[in-house]
Amino acid sequence: MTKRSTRELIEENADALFYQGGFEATSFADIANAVGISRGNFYHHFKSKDAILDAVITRRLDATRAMLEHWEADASPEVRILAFIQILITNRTKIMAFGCPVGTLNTELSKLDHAAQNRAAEIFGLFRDWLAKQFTALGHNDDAEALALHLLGRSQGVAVMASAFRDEGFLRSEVASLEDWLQGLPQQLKTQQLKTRPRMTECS
Amino acid sequence: MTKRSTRELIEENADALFYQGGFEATSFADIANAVGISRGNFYHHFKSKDAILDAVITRRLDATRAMLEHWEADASPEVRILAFIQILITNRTKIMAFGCPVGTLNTELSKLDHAAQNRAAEIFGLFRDWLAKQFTALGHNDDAEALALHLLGRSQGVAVMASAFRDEGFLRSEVASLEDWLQGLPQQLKTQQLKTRPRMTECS
DNA sequence: GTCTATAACTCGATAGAC
DNA sequence: GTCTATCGAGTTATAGAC
Repeated sequence: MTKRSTRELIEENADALFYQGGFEATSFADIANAVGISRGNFYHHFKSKDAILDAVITRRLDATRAMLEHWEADASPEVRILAFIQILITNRTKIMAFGCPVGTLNTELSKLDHAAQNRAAEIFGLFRDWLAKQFTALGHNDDAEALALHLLGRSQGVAVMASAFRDEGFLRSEVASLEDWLQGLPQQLKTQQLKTRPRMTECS
Repeated sequence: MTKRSTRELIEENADALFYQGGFEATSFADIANAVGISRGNFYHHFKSKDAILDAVITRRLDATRAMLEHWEADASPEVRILAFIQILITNRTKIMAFGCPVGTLNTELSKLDHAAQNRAAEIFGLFRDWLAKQFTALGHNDDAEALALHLLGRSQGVAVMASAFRDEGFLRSEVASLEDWLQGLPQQLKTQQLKTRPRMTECS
C-alpha cells in the first residue's frame, strides 16, 4: 500500500467527517483527532477551513468523474443508467444514516449561503451531464437533460426519506420503481442504435 | 391582531432562522437579535438551545396538522393531494433558497445524531398518514402508504435539486410531472366494484 | 528546508449569577 | 435585564524534529 501524505490523509478524513457530521459541525479538532496530528499542524497544509472544504469538493468532483468514466465501460446506456440507480442500494447503509453526500452538502452550503455551494452543485452537474448523455444515446434528443434531472431528483428524494425514516424497504421499493420507469421509457432509436453500434461484450 | 407573547415571538423567529440558516449555525444571539430582546432574557423562557428546537418542532407539527385539516375541506381526495403538490409552487422562492423545511431539518439532525430527529421525522409522518388516507379514499387499499411515501420522496427530491441549481423551471416541470402521475393513477373509487391491485406507474 | 507540535490569541458561543 | 464566566471554535506564532 502506498503511503499517503498528510495532506491526503486530511482530505480523506475531512471528506468522511463532513459527510457524516456536516461541514459546520465538524471542527479542526475532530479532523486532527481523526488523522492523528496536532491541530496547529494542518495550517501548514490548509490555510483555512474553507480551503479544506474546497479540497474536499475537488476530491469529490474527481472521484465522481472517475466513477462515471468507469461506468462508460458498461455495454449499453440502459446498463449505465442502471449502474447509477444501483448506488442507492450499494450505499444504502450510509445513505440511511447520513443521506446523500452530494445532496446534503449542497443543502447545508445553501443555508450557510457559502460561496462554495456553486462548486458543490457542479458535482450534481457531472451526474446530470453524464446521465443526459446516456438518455441521448437512447434517442431522447429533446428531453435528455430533463430526464437526467428527473432521475437525479428521484434519487435525492429517496435518500432524504430513507434517512429520515431509516427505512430500507422504502429505499429498495423506490429503486425498483426507478428501474421500472427506465424500462418503460420509450426508446426511440433502439433499433437504429443496434445497427450502428454493435453491442460490446461485458468487461470486468 | 392579538399581541404575541415573548415566548411566541422567540418560537416564530427561531423557526424561521432554523429554516433559513440551519439549526447548528443559528445562535442564541441571532434569535435574540431578531426578536429584539437581550440574550439573558432567553433563559426565562428556554433553558437550552435544544428546548427551543423542541418547541420549534412542536410548532411545526401543530402547523402541519392545521394545514392538513384545512385541506380536508377540499371536495375530493384528488384535489386534496393536488393541494399538497401545489405547496412546491407556492413556496418555490423559499424552497429554491433553503430547501424544504422538513427535509432539511431531518437531514441536519440525522448528521448531528440529535435526539430530536425522531420528532422531526414525525412531521413527515403526518404528511405520510394524511396522504395515505387520501390514496385509500381513492381506492388504493393495498399500497396507499407506499404511494404516500413515493409522493413525499418525489417532492423532497424536487426541493433538493431546485435549491442546488436554483432552477425554477425544473421545479415547475416536476410539479407538472407529479400532477400527471396523480391523474394517471388507477382511481378505483369512481368504479369501486373492482379490487385489483393498483400498480405504481410513473410518467415524466 | 519541510514537516510537526506546543502554546497562546481572538472571538463568539452557551450558560448562569446577580 | 445586565453582566460575567467558561468553553470551544478558528487562527496565528514560534520553536523543535526529521
